[in-house]
Amino acid sequence: MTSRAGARKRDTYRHGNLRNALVQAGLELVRSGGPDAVVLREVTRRVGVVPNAAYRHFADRNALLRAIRQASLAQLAAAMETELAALPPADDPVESARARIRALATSYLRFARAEPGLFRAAFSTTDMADTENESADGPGGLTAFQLLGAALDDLVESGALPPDRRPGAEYFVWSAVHGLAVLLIDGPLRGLLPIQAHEAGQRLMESIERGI
Amino acid sequence: MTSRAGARKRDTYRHGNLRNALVQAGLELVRSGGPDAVVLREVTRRVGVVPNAAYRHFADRNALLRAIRQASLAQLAAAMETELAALPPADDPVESARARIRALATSYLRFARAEPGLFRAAFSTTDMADTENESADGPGGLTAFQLLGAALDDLVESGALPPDRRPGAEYFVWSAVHGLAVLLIDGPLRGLLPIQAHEAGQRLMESIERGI
DNA sequence: GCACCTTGTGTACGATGTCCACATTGCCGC
DNA sequence: GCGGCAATGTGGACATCGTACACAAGGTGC
Repeated sequence: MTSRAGARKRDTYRHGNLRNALVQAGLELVRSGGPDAVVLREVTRRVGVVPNAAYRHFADRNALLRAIRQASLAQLAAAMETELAALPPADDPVESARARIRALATSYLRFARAEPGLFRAAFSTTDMADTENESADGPGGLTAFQLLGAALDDLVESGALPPDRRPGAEYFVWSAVHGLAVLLIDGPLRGLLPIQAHEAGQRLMESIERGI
Repeated sequence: MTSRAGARKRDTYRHGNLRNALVQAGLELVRSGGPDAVVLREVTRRVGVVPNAAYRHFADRNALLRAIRQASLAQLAAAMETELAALPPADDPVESARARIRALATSYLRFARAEPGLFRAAFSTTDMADTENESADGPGGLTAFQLLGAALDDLVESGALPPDRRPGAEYFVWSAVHGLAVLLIDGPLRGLLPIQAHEAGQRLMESIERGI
């Protein structure tokens, strides 16, 4: 055998695309094991490079983790965009705006449950200084947070939400959905059966709509 | 000097109360640095004992971390109980029940912001198998979750909440509060000024009351 | 064609979690 | 009282980890 699975021995001295390869390998690790699974030596091992090579592209393990986190956030945003795009066109602007918010919440929760590792990584605090918007957007160029904000704006525009209740609304919606996601994937609500989790999600979205 | 601060050299061969001392030292570490700061060797160092001594009381680092987590949860529950106890007596049972829920939410958020390390530890996933109720209760014998459940029951009893909306209500309330707490202490909402954070909390509690 | 800057390598160090064998001692039945 | 045993603490060792420092390889610009 040449080396570890997926790490074919390179014939060129230079790798050519190391930085990106490291992030990809890191994503694999994070996917099955969360942020703690991102072991620098293992990442470089998978890419077929010596540990120190990573230091030519990242200041330290934390910097690599930050890049992986951005990529995870981008995947979340992408999943949300996809869900939005799949929404059937609606005539009623009110119902349309509501449907979009539901879709965003649904895809957020689904992503968290389908990819808990990525989700954990996306919101893990690697260290205090974070850029928060470096490249966390999806293909459409909007972050998850911005997608939510836009949907809420539409809700106001459609007349379903009084403008004076608009400020701070994303904090409430986001908190509720994020909270359930966290409690489900590694809080005390982990262990809930998929059906129960789904019901909790439905119940949550009802209350969000009422409380917004 | 004898040894590290707080770790006076013991004259007896036996420590006498090692298990507890380890948890206490662990709590100190977790308090300023979160779960990752719980380094087994450092914990034993502080207690003035050799690293391996910990293995007489905990299977491994994870087991120690679990104990610390339980203690953190207990502190959270205690903070919530204290807040409840400080509530002025009210005649109106509806308003009384509402006030209790607000008090619980407030103390939850305050605890998260005042003790982010403990809070993170309380909800960190050390590993998959968790007991969830081993000794996570406060002095009153109720966990944070149970305190919330009781307040919601009272809300139903007072007539302010229709019984058919009771099931699953704690999931909603807990999710919303927990979500904001997490976003504030190590999510993208960290960095909010204290005033802003407080406002977000107020706004959240309004929406919770409306959406419940 | 050659010096240089970038990128990958080799070696090394201190720290960590945990294993195994050994030391110390409180407590039990006698 | 006392002798042995189970409980508790110690010492040393090992693999692994993040990372620092010096060196090698090789594209690139003059």
